[in-house]
Amino acid sequence: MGERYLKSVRLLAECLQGFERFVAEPVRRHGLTHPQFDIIATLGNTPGMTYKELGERTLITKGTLTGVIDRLEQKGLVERARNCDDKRSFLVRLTAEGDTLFRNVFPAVVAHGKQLFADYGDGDFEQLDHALRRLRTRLDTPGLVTPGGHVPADEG
Amino acid sequence: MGERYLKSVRLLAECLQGFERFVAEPVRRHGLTHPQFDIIATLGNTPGMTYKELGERTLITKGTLTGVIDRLEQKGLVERARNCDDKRSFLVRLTAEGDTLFRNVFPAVVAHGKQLFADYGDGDFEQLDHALRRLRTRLDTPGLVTPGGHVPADEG
DNA sequence: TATTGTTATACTCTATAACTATA
DNA sequence: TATAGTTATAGAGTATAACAATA
Repeated sequence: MGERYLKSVRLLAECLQGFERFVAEPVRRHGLTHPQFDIIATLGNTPGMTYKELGERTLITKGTLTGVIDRLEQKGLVERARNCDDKRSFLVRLTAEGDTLFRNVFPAVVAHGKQLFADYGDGDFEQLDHALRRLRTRLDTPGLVTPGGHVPADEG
Repeated sequence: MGERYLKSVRLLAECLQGFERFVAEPVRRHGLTHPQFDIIATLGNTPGMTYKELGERTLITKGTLTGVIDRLEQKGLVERARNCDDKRSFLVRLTAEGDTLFRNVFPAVVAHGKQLFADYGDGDFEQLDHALRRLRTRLDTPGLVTPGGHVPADEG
């Protein structure tokens, strides 16, 4: 404790948590959960993508992804299409209805969220992004020591 | 789309998501889920607090909280104590075992996370906090317009 | 052999609402 | 009447491992 960074992480958590709560309203209004919206938003304006790609972008593991996609498929918002290149995989893409939803919900969510940054100028965004980008870079860097005292690569 | 702030929010999400994944390792190693750790961390170094207080700090609703506390109680990490002032409520507090866990896990998690900010100087933290604080302030500000076009206070 | 996606399992979280006991 | 916490319900996400089809 007493570590300087904890304050920043707490702020970070409060901001994202607050933002997600703030944004959850229009999402839930359309009957979507957060992961479901994540999928819709990720598929929006694309020709579709494989489970693998979707999983990597949304950080949802494949076993879970099947369930989430199933529910979206039941709602008629996405569809699976055979991937000619690799018969093991599917392309998941928005249906016409899914695309309509995307075009309705996404701008609403964006507009809703935009208000929060009403008083941010270019400089403020730059400042924020700069600090965050460093952290993200650090997060992508392998070789950090785990609490056990060994590097992740050593582990089972 | 094309909104400037989306880039920042994406960064924000990636950072927190990445941080939580990074930190999840030591937490899970001790058999705790994220909400459970949240409770332990919140109760640490306190004489205990009520459900209401706990719920407000962790943003877990009371119905859910009962379940989370139940599981922690089954593990012998927290205990309920009658609140003399108000017989409707309990004080939830760490047991000796819970306190030991807190003292073991929390510093480990903190130390683990600290590495991410190894190259952040005072100025970097200030910059980050400054930008985040503005966003948080904005999130706490009522009266923002919802996608439906009316202010939240108008709703059911 | 490795990879893509599915299935099964078991648990946890979540929101919600009806309920109790106190206040 | 209002509040603190419980219980019941129903759904959704999660990790994990074993599995089929394909590469």
